[in-house]
Parts: sequence; structure tokens; C-alpha cells
Amino acid sequence: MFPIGAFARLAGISAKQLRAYDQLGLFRPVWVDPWSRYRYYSPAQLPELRRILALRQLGMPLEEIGELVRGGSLADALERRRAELERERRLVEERVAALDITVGEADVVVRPVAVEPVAVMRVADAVEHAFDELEAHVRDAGRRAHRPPGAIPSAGEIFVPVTGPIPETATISYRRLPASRMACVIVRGPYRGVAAGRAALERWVAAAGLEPVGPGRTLYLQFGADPSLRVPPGWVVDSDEEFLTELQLPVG
Amino acid sequence: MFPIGAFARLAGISAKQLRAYDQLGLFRPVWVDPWSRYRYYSPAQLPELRRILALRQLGMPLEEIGELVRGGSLADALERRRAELERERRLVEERVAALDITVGEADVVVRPVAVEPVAVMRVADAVEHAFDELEAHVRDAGRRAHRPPGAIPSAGEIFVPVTGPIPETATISYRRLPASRMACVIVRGPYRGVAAGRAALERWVAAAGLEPVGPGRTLYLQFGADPSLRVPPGWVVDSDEEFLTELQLPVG
DNA sequence: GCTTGACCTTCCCCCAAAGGGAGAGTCAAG
DNA sequence: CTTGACTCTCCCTTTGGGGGAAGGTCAAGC
Repeated sequence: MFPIGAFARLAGISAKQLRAYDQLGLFRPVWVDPWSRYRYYSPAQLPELRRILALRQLGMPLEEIGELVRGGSLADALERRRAELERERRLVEERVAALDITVGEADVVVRPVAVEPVAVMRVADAVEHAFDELEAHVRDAGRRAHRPPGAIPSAGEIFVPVTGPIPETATISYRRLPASRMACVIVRGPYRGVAAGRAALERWVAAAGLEPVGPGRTLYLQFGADPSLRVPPGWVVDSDEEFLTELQLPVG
Repeated sequence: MFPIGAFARLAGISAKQLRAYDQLGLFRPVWVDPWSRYRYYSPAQLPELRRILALRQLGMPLEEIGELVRGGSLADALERRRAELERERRLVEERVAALDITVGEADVVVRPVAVEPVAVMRVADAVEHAFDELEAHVRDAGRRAHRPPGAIPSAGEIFVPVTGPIPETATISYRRLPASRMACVIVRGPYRGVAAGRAALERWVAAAGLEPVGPGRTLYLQFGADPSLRVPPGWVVDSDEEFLTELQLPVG
């Protein structure tokens, strides 16, 4: 029987870890002196400890290892671990790919986007006039949500966020844009930069090994507007050099 | 200008994170009301925040991102990140490989082993008698260290840990076994199981994508001995079913 | 002008899996 | 019996957040 330090050297881990494992109920000393509370271990415990360390080496959480030593199913736990490791590997490879593209490219971020209730309007060509009309309609209904307007270019639609259902017209309808994981990039400056931004975003998504799974969206974070329009404040700027346009592409 | 909640929704992160980034000096509000201490942000800050989030998405520590926004070298940081990601990827792949082998195999653990000062004896065949002689020599010198004896099978040597240099003889010499990262496995039971254990260890090392970088060692953690030998206590057991033998293979 | 409810502030506790260290107690060799 | 190595418990720190309490602020609606 060895006190904790000698046993820790024998096992190749720290005494601190042995105390922690004792407290977690993971691995207990073979005997504890009830007077001095010293912990004593036996070499015969080494195989049990090695099993714990082998599982920890696979990245398994100590809590799950604890369930195993108390009689859980090893096969199930290993299967969970395999799935988790697969996710970790995908994450690392996404990061490596993103690192290669990030050098000198735009800052693409993948993030979850919540459901967005909007007033949608199909639009042919007179986009500015269409925004006037859509904003006016939503404002009249008292439903303007304090979020920036946008478009779904592939569908030829523009939208304005609302706080709830609005009366529909021949051209304007209410819809809830679905929640999705979105690859996002912000384009700074006049709208002629948007095409290049969208191309860069698509390159980024492909290089990161992701798949587009729906129509992209465009958000107008800072834009120009006639003062008479009275859009909600905070987004209108004077110079088109200050325009900010967010391009979003839903990915699996 | 938006208060923290509205800006957080716009940026797609939590208000908590914005407060934390403010406190870290990573990303500050464009204005703070000195009376109410409310933080106010502008959409014009979104590109800056997106850069931070893009770097965080690569797994870069916030502290390092902080150095970047205060004027560090992006190229250097990305190079460091690449090296770190490479290590992470190797770790994950080692774990995946280990997971495949671990099912139903022995518990192999890779751990660092410290330098070990030992008395070494070259041995031809009479192994038990050789251990008697070596232990006696070390005990006479008063240098027995409280660690288990072992062997280096590929060199035909046995060793006993010592606390410092000992007088050398024709057959016994003092040596410091080098520190190394070791793949280790414990064999339970009589010595006829050792060969299978060594084979399993070598299979494990190969499957994990590691390379042996030196001679393997054998440690006798629990073994049989004549009581007259007076080896340090704690290691001697009666039945060979209780024998514990640790096989170590140094890996890169 | 006042109430109300949503929002914001700081402060503290929580997670995993350890490491560091303080202050006090214990063991064993000389 | 001293001394030094060892061990005990307890608390703080790390990273990148989340949860929630207690109290202050803002703005819409009446």
C-alpha cells in the first residue's frame, strides 16, 4: 500500500487528480486512515485506473466515465464518443479550410439566424419605389419591427421585418422566414460591391465543405433613403461609402 | 445607435458576450451614457465585430484577438493558429484510431515518463538469480528507490531504480533511463501473457499513427519473490494470477 | 404626468478538468 | 525529539461563456 504521492508517480498522474477522482467517486483509495484521512492505494488498483485514463484519453467526460465504472454500457458510450469525435473532426477541418480562405478575404461568419416575421413584396425593377411602398404599408399597420429591411434576390422579393401579421394586399404578403444556420458576410460601400461579396461568400462556403440549403438573403444594415420616407432611425446614412450590406447564405 | 439588446440581435450574439468583450477591451460601444451607464452601439461597428467573430470562429483565443485589434500581425497570428489546428487535428485522429482499437482491447495509455536513475545489469538466462544479486547490491549501497524493478528486453538488461549513483561492478552499472512519452499497457496474470500484451501494444501504436522511437521497457508492478530477498514491500504477491506487468514503448 | 413592462446595469454563482498555493497536520528517518 | 518530506482541506485561477438576482432606466400608452 502506497500513500498518494508514491502511487501517483507509479501511475503517472498527479496526486491532485487522484484526490479529484476520489471526490468524484471515480476511483477510490483501497484504504483511508480514519484518523489522519491519508489515502492509501495498492498496485492492484492500477488496471482499474488505467481503464479510466484510457477512456479519458479518448476525450470522454469524467462524468460519463463515472457512469461506466458504476456499470454503464461501454459499447454505447464508445458509440457516443465516436459521434462526438466525428463532429470535432469536422469542426477542425472547417476551421483549417476557413483559415486558408480567411487570409486576405472578407470576414465570413457562420451563425444561427432566428425565424424572421416579415412583410414580403415581389418586385420587378423599381426597387426604391417598392421599398417606399412596403415601408409605408407596414408603418400604417403599426407593425414595423426594429430590424433592418432586406431582400431575397433569387426570388425577386424584398422584405421588411414586422412584429406580427399584417393585412395583405395584391403585392404584399406576410411570411415567416425560416430559422437557419447562415454563412454571413458584410459588404461595405456602394451596391456595386455586392456581386463580388456574394461570389466570395459562395467560394468560402464551398471551400469550407458546406452546402447551400436554400435561397440567400440580403440585409440592408446601413443605406440611403429619402428623409420623407421616415424609416426607423439608425440605419440611414448620407454617403454610399458608409453603406453596409449583409449577405447571408443558409448552410446545412 | 442601438442599446445593447437590439445590437446583439442585429449582430447575432448575446448581450452577455458584448458586455464581456467590452470588459476585455476587445470591442467597445460607440457611446456609453455616463449617467445610466447604458452601452450604445452603431451598425457601423458591425464589420469590426464580424472580424472578431470570424477570428473566434477559427478557434483563436480572445486574448490573441485582442492583440490583433490593437494592432498585432494578422499573418503571424494565423500561422500560429494553423500550427495549433494541426495539433488539434492530429489529436482527434489519434483518438478516433484509438477508439477503433480500444473496443475489446487492452487499455493503452500514452503518458510522459520521467528520467529514471537505475542500476542496470546485463543478464543471460538466470533472470531470477540476477534480480537477487542486483537488489542485494543496491540495498547494500543504501540506494534503493521506492519504485518497481524492470527490464529492457531488447537489450537483455534488468534494472532496479536507485536514488543516486551506486558503485559499479563488472556486471552492474549506473544509468539514467531517458524521459520519454510512453505508450503503456498493463498485463495481468502470469508472464506467459506478456508476449500477447506486447504484440497488442505494438498494434495499438501502429494503428494510432505513432512511431516507436526507442527500446521498450517492462516494469514488474506486482510479482513473486522469495521472502528472504527482502525487496521493498508492496509489490510481492503470492499467486501469479495477481502479477501485474507494465509494458512501455516510447513513441514520438 | 404617471404607470407599466421591457430593458439595462452590476454582481455573484455555475460549467470541465485541472494547476497553484496557503495553513495545518502527519509520518518516518536520523 | 527534531526535521523535512509528505499529506490534508480549502480556496483561487484558467476559458468562454450561461443563469439569475436586485435594482436602475427608458419609453409607450393612458
